[in-house]
Formats: sequence, structure tokens, C-alpha cells
Amino acid sequence: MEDGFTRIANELLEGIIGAPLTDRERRVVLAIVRLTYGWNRKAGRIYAEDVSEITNLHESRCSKVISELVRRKVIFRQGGSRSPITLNKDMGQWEASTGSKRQAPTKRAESAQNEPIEPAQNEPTFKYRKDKPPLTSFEGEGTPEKSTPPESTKPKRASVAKLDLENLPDGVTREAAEGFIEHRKALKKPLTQRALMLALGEAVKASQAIPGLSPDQAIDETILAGWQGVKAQWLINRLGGQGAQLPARKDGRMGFAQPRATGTYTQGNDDELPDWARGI
DNA sequence: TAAGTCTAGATCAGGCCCGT
DNA sequence: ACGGGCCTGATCTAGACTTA
Repeated sequence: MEDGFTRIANELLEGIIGAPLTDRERRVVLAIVRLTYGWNRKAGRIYAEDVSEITNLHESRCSKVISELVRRKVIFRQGGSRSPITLNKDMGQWEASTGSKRQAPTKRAESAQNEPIEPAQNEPTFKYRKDKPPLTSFEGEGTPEKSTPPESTKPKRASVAKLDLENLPDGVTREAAEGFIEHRKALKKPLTQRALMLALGEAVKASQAIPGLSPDQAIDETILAGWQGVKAQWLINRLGGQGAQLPARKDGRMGFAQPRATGTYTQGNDDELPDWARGI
């Protein structure tokens, strides 16, 4: 408290806490509060650099977040991009993000191909980042207390049982299978017996679809491509071939290798405070 | 059969580049 | 100083699958 504090209406503070903002957005909003009300002013020329200093976000990202918040009427910026910024105290005007919301994969084995897929999650998720402790100080006084992330309570995964390489699909050699297992280990994605057999089965499918390609070569190509799994269709796309469409996944997923779409207020006369903040 | 693990798409976040 | 585009990596999620 020696370096001052920021007075803010509880209603507004609670609004910020409860608003559907991402972690970055909330940090930027709080930084704006710090740079305005923290200096006992309603608005201020706030640059991305200033916000970056407080939030520890990259300047370019702060700039983007500020623009997004302006667009959603969470904050106001009268005039051009270098005009003063003020927080919109009318939280009813704050617009929720219109961007694509995070959706959990919708995997319904029995009906995924015939029924429209409904998103399983409609609200954005605010992720906990173990490398960025949450803001513990709202008033901008000093450095937030360093907090160590909680020890993970998730039990360690059991080691994968030794895989059976005796009954491999026709055309797949033990060496190729072991090579693939090693590849997966290197990727820190050890596989189960079933996953192995499915992968090798896909290699056989690929060899049947692509003239001149053996199952072993399909596996080698998968490793060279850096894929963690074998998928005949990917190999067809990569190497060419008959290109016949293989049955779609029952769960509707596309596979991981799909191409990317391409100063501080000091206590004094309350008359100096914004109207809404008086008498708290 | 319950609990744990595997899996891959979706989303968020950080950073860089470049034009305005 | 801003803002859009792009790339990369981390994290979340939930059904399928495995294991005790």
C-alpha cells in the first residue's frame, strides 16, 4: 500500500472477473484499469508498450488485444489508434467474442456420419498456464507474489506393456515394426498393441492402394514424414496412387496430419475520483 | 466394471515480420 | 505505434481403448 493503490468499484471489478474474456484480454483490461484509474483518471494515452510492461505480453499481441477489446466495446478509444483509451463502464455493452469458439472434438462412433455434430462446449475455456502464474495483485503495487504452480496431481502413466511382434500383418517385417515403435518412442508417443496393429494395418492398406509400395516402405515413409501415425489416405496424398477414397473415420475426425487452412492514485479527496468510484 | 490411458482436433498464446 | 498474417508450441477436451 506504500506505493499507492487503485480504487475501483466492486461492480466493475466483478464485471471484469466474470466477463467472458480470455486470459490475455483480462490482463490487458486490468492493465488499462491500472493505467487509468490507477492514476486517478478516466482515460489515458495507453500504448501497447505500456500494457506490455504490465502484462508481460508481447507488444504486438497487446496491440491486437486492445484492438479486439475496442471492437467489442469493452474499452473505448475516441479517434485514431493513438487516442486516449477508457474502460467502458457499461458492462452490458461488452460484446462476447465473435471468433470461433473453442470446441471439443465431437466423436460419436455410432452417429457421427449421419447426424450434424453439435459442439460439446459453448463457452471459451481460460487455460491455466503453468509457466505464467495468475495475477495475484489487482492494484498494481509492486511485483505480484511469485507463486509456484501446483504440483500435478495427475498420476504418472503406466509404462506400456511390451508389444507383441509375432503376429504382424502380412508384408510387414519385424524390423519395420520395431522402427515404427522406436519412432513413436522418440516422439514420446508410445503406442499400445492395438494402436500398433491399426497402424500396421494402415500401412498394408497403403501398399495395396499405391503400386510399388510395400507395407515396410509405407512405414518408412510415415517415419520420414514425421507423422506419429500411419494412415493410408495420407500416404496416398503424399505419394500418389489410385487415390480411392478410403472409408471415413467413424468418429468424424480428419486426422492430425490434415493440411493447415492455409503513477498511482493516492488516497485523498474523493472528489478527484470518477463519479462511479466515489463513496466506495 | 471403474479408472486410467491414448489420441488428435480445437483453441489459445508467444513471437516475428512487414506494411501502414 | 499499430495491426494483420503467419508459424510454432502448449494446453484442453472427450470418446475410444486398455488395464487392473
